[in-house]
Amino acid sequence: MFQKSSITSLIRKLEHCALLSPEDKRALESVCGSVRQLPARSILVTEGDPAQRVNVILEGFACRFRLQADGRRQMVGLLLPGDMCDIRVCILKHMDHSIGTLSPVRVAQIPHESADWLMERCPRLARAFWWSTLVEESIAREWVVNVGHRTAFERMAHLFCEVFERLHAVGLTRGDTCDLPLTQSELGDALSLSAVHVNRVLMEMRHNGLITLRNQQLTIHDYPALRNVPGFDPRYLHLDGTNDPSFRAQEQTG
Amino acid sequence: MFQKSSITSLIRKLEHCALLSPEDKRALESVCGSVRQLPARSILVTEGDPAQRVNVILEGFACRFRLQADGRRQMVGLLLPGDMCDIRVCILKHMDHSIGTLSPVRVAQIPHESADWLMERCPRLARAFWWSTLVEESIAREWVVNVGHRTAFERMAHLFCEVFERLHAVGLTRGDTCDLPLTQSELGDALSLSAVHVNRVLMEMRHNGLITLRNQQLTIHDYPALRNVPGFDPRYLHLDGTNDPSFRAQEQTG
DNA sequence: CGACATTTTGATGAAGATCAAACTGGGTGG
DNA sequence: CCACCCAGTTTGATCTTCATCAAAATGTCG
Repeated sequence: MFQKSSITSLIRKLEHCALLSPEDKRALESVCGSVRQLPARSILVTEGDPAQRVNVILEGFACRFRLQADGRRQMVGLLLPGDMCDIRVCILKHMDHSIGTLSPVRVAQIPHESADWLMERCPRLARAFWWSTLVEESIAREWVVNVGHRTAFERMAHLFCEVFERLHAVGLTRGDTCDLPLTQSELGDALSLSAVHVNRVLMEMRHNGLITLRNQQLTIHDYPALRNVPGFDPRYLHLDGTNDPSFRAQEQTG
Repeated sequence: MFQKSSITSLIRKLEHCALLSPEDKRALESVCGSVRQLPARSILVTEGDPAQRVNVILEGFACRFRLQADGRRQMVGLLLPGDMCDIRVCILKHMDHSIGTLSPVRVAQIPHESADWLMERCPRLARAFWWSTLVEESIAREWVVNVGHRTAFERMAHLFCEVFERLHAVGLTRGDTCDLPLTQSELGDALSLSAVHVNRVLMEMRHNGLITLRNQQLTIHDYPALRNVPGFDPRYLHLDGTNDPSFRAQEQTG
C-alpha cells in the first residue's frame, strides 16, 4: 500500500539541510506508512479543529488558507511535495488555519507521537524538521512582502519563481517547466488579486514571452527576465545546501 | 545590572501556554543576564548575517522587516515586550530578515547554547518556547490576510486590535490605552500603506470616535466597534490560556 | 529661535476591483 | 455523434481605493 518512492520528495527536501543516513531514511519511511489519497479541492485540516497529526505532502499541491468573515478565503501558503506541515502543532489547542488540496494529493499522516519518537531517535532528522519549519516561516514573511509591496505583475512573477524553485529543490521540474495545477481564480486567492486581473496579467506575461501556463503546466521561457521582474532573491528559501556543516555532496542525483 | 522586573513580560507571556514553576522562572532569569539598551531606530539584527543569538524584548517596540530591491522596507512583524525571537534560528545559515527597534528597547541576548541548555533542563519552558514560535507564525499568516484582503481602514483597525491584545496579554495596557510608538510612516510600513493614507484613515477613525492616537499612546474608545471593523478574531493569537492541560489559574495577577 | 521630522490638507493619477457578457473546451447523457 | 452543461477563461466598461506629488501646518529639540 505504500511505495518507497513516496517519500523521495521529502528526503530530497530535507537533504537541503543535512545529508540523511540510511537509518534516517528508513526511520522516516517507517513512520510514513499510513498514506491517504485525496481528490482535488478537498479539506485536509479545518481551522478551529484540535491539532492532531503531522501531514506530509507526497504528491500534488495543497494550500493553507484562512476563511474571512465575508466567506472569502485567503491563501496563506502553498504546500508542495515534500512539505511537512506543523511538526509541533500539537502544542496548540486548535488549528489557526485550514489546509485544502488544490490537485489530487497523496499525503502521509503521522501521529505526533511518531513524530516525537522520530525526532528523539534521529537528531539529524530533528534538525532537518526544524529547518523546514523555519523555511516555511520565512516563506510566510515573503508572502507578506509579496501581497504588500508588489504590483500584480511582480507578485505573479514572484510566485512563479518560488514554485519553480521549490519544485526544483525536490526534483520535480522538467527542464524549464513544472506543474502548477491552480485555476486563475485560485492564483487570485494566493496573490490577493481578482480572477479577472490574474487573467490580464497572465496574458501580458505570455505576450512578453516570459511564460506559458496551459494544462496546469507552467513553462518559464526566460527565467532571468522573470526573476528580474520582482527582484526575486531565492535566499529566503534557504536552499543553498549549506545549512549544515556536515553537508558535502550537493549535486548527487537519485 | 538587571532587575527581576525585566522579564516579567516574558513570564506573563509564556504563562499563556503553561504555568511556570519557580525553578523555571529562576532558570529563565539566569539566562537573561546580559541585557542591552538600544535607542529608537537602531538595528538589532541584519538580514544576511549569520544567526547567532536569541533576542528577547524586555521593553519597547521592535519590528522584523525585509529590505526591497528599491530600498523600501516592508515590516513583516512587530516585536513587543515578552517576545522571544528565533529560538531555533541557529539552524539557518543566515538571517532572512532584519530586526530594528522602533522605540528605545531593552533586549536580553541569549547565546543559543544557553537556550538549548534551558530547553533541555525545563521541559515546560521548552514547550512554552515552541508555543511562542507557533504563535508568531500564526501572526505572520494573519498579516498576509491583513495586507492581502482588507481595506486600509480594516487593516489599521486590525493592527490596533492585535497590538492591544498582545500588550494586554503581558499586562502592559492601562484601561483602554496602551503604547504605540510608531510614526504614521512606520504604520504605513507595517500596513503597506502610504504615510498620507495612514493619516487620512487615522483621522477618520478619530472622527468616528473609535480611537485616539497621540503622544505614542493609543486609546480605544469603542473596542467592540473597532473589533467589528475587520472582523477581528483573536483566536489566532492563541492567548486563551488553555493550551496546556495543566493550566489552571488564568486570572492571577502579579 | 531655527532646523528638522512629522502631521495635515489638497489635487491628480494609476492599479486593480467589480460587473457583465461572451467564449472555450472537456465531460455527460440522450 | 451531437447537444448540452458547466467550469474556467477572456474581453470590455466603469468605478473605487489608494499612491503620488506638492505644500502648509504643527511640533520638538538643540
